[in-house]
Amino acid sequence: MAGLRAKNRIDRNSRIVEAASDLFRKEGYEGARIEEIAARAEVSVGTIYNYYRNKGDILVAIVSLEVHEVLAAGQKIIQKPPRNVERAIDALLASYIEHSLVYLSKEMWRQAMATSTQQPDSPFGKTYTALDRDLADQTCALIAKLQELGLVRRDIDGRGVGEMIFNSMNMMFIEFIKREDMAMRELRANIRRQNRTLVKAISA
Amino acid sequence: MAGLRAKNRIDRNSRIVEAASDLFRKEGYEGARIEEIAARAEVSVGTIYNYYRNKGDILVAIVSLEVHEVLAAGQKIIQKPPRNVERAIDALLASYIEHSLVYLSKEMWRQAMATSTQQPDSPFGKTYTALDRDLADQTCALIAKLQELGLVRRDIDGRGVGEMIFNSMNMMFIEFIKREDMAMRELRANIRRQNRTLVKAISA
DNA sequence: TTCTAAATTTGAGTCAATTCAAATTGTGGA
DNA sequence: TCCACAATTTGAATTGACTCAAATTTAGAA
Repeated sequence: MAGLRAKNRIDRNSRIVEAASDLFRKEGYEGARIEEIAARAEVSVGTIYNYYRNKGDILVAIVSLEVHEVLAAGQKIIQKPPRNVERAIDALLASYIEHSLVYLSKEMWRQAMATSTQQPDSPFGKTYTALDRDLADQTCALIAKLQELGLVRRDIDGRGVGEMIFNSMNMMFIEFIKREDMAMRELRANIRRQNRTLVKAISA
Repeated sequence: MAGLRAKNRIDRNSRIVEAASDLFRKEGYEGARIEEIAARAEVSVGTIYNYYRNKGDILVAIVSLEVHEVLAAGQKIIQKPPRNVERAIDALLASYIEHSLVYLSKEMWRQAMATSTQQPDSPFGKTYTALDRDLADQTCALIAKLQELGLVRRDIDGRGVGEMIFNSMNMMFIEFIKREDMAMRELRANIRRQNRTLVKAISA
């Protein structure tokens, strides 16, 4: 039996994540009590703290799962981007946004973002930061791809432009999750509008 | 005596803010206990909760004071901006950044930002969001001013560009406060680099 | 198989934020 | 001036996240 200890660990961890997921969705983040999560996961409270530094960390772990899917979806778009700069960028950012609310509510995003800024050095705070970096890199990769395809000028700083596009989208996404009444359509329109001038400037 | 009640309120509130300010700075946000803040402010714990929804709200109120100063400093730059697009924008953003750490530590910023995303609807959460909006508006105002001065092309969407510049700076500022080891110099260089392409594109 | 030590789990106890019913204080009218 | 009522303050009690010393479980050596 190569590693009962390791097996148990994986097992317990997934039970914790599952229980927390359910409760966060059902009761909201604040409403979900650690004791209840522990009871559902059939572990003790102490064990949860053995796996996660604190409550926020559990949430950030769940968000990470979602972001991994977002990254995978983005990869497909980069492989075959629309043959038009504006539409290519819009397609990638739209894919990010559409995927972001599949499993997570706005409230869960708010809490996760809050935790990751509050505790940037906790294990999952780092994970979150790294994922953000990956997403930014992916945006840059799209710009590079469009340069290869001859759709974007080669004499511009693709990295700088990619980061700027990603950063401003990210900020607008934060505004979006802060406002419970803001629709996805509105967010997407704002993003397109904000990018327009830059997109025009970099188009070949 | 036109309003002893109103007078007391102002009095108590400023004692609370002062006490909290001191303690946040001395003990850090987590380290400052509400009981201690109450004791120093010579009010009871309950009164603090009468004035602020929770601990984070107190901090956000303090941060708001600082942001008001940042706005005032920005106003001066808009009145007499450097006669060069890149330097004008750099001057404004630099002023934001320089002023931001005068009274507040990175830790305080982290906590304040976390609280304001966590509770966008609490009174001070709203205040914070409004201030962010004001700062963005100010950046847009600079672009408009530069258009008036004939330094920026008139055929671009000044509002869209201004928001984009502000948003991406804001995101980089968040990265900056998350990383205790990141220097202001580095932040400013990143911002300049990221803005370069856009600045070139909008220059008249 | 048996035993020891290291790794892991456990949950009662601690700690600090937050609440809320009772007590106090300010206001405006008689 | 005095009173009744509304606004505000108070702090003991509640709540729930988090800790840590004792108990349990696993690894692997003999």
